[in-house]
Amino acid sequence: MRDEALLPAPGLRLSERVIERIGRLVEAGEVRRDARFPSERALETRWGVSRLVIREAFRALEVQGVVESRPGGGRFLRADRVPDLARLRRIRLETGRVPLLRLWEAREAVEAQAAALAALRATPAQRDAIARPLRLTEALAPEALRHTNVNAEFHLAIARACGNPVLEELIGDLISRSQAEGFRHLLEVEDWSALQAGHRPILDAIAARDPEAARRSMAEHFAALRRRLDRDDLPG
Amino acid sequence: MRDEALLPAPGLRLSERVIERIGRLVEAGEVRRDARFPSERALETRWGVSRLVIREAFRALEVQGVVESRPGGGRFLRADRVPDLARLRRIRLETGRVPLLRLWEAREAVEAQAAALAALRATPAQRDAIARPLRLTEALAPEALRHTNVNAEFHLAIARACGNPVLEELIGDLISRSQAEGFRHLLEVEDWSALQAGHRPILDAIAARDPEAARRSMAEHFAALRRRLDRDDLPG
DNA sequence: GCCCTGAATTGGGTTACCCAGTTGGAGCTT
DNA sequence: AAGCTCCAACTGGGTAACCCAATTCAGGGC
Repeated sequence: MRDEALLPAPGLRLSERVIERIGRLVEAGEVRRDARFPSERALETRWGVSRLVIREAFRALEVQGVVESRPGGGRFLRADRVPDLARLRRIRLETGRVPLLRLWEAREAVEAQAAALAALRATPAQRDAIARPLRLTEALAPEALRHTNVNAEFHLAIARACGNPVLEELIGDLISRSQAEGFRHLLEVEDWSALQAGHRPILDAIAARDPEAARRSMAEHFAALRRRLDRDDLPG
Repeated sequence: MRDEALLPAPGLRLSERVIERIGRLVEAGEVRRDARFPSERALETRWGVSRLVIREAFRALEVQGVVESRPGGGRFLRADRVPDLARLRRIRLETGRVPLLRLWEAREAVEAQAAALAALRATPAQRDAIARPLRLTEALAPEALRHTNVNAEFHLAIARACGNPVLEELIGDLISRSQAEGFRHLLEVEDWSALQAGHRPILDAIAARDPEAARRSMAEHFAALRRRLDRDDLPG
């Protein structure tokens, strides 16, 4: 049962090599979905590394939603496979900052779909949640808007109303990455009023339960923003 | 400089509370993008927790691409904000398994966009990389296909050719999640031949540099698959 | 000004230890 | 035989004191 010892490798932390080992544990069928992993102590002696390393590895998998830890209970597999986090780390480091335009291409695709589905599936309460930030938007001065996040709230409300947790998760991620890239600062005041004007037809289409109109108006919303950004220099 | 001491909170590990603290460090402007964090030892005494906890927190942020650790060098911020990983963990645990249909709604949106962009931007080499799995697909018997991953290869090649690292990352993630949900087993043999038939128009549209045709044919590809799945019982 | 050196510092990792929940079985009751 | 209680063993969470190799960076010599 004792595998070959784990030795440090160049450029790879021990905890990352442990993640690989955990992946093999799963591939070999030794641990299946919703089953319990061997304890920290057991893996410690089996792989010849300290508990700290084991714990760091599982912690990383935990934030990925792959593993659930229950103090006193044990650790459980919550997926069917274990992602290669070391590879993911390398990719993210190489990629570096993502140009806003690329983020928006992704948002356009995913949010147009969400708008269409929201038109079909939104409950009355969700419809209201979409309308609320828009009412705020139209009441405030464009300059004031810049410092709020009602814009993000509008998009998030649609994401929540589309009835698809995957799309909801993706949109939330993309929005926070857009904000991280600081798109707020790229737009002029007149752009912000154009922004709010673009929200109205989306809401109307969702209220009318017209999925294709919702899809079109969301896509047009992003296309308009893209045209505005195209004036400026855009890397990538 | 010494903040209030960090005490355990119900349902929240210490390392998650440290992640919050790190987030505040960034919000307060004490650490900016590409700047160095205080050392493990410094934060240990400042927040009154052990190094292990500090390290687990940073490790979690590292796999998210938010932080880079350099042994001997220090830790560096690689984003403009720190995500709330504890919230993310709760969401993923609540969501649980995602119905295949929901994954495909997301894939349809994001891959149709990728196909359109690939039609515009793919290099000759990338075009070839898209054609290769298709040639294999058409040479093999449908039954044999079931046990290969040429299907996934075709979709990944398009993702890589779209010139957008964000879309590429999203598609890779969604595909592996689809495979984790075991969609291989849901389809009958005749479905697999229909699958490969659906790939051909996509490739043709990309080869013809026709973005809208590429988008349409990719969307139709997923719509056809969805119709096939609709026959069976589908949760959610 | 330039390069070299060496001590201080930094993250990576180990070991030994303590704590509070969870688990599961032994042994009792019904 | 089925169900109960209770306790010992186990599990993850966390601390403390170490050691190591790599990176930094201030000073000194040229």
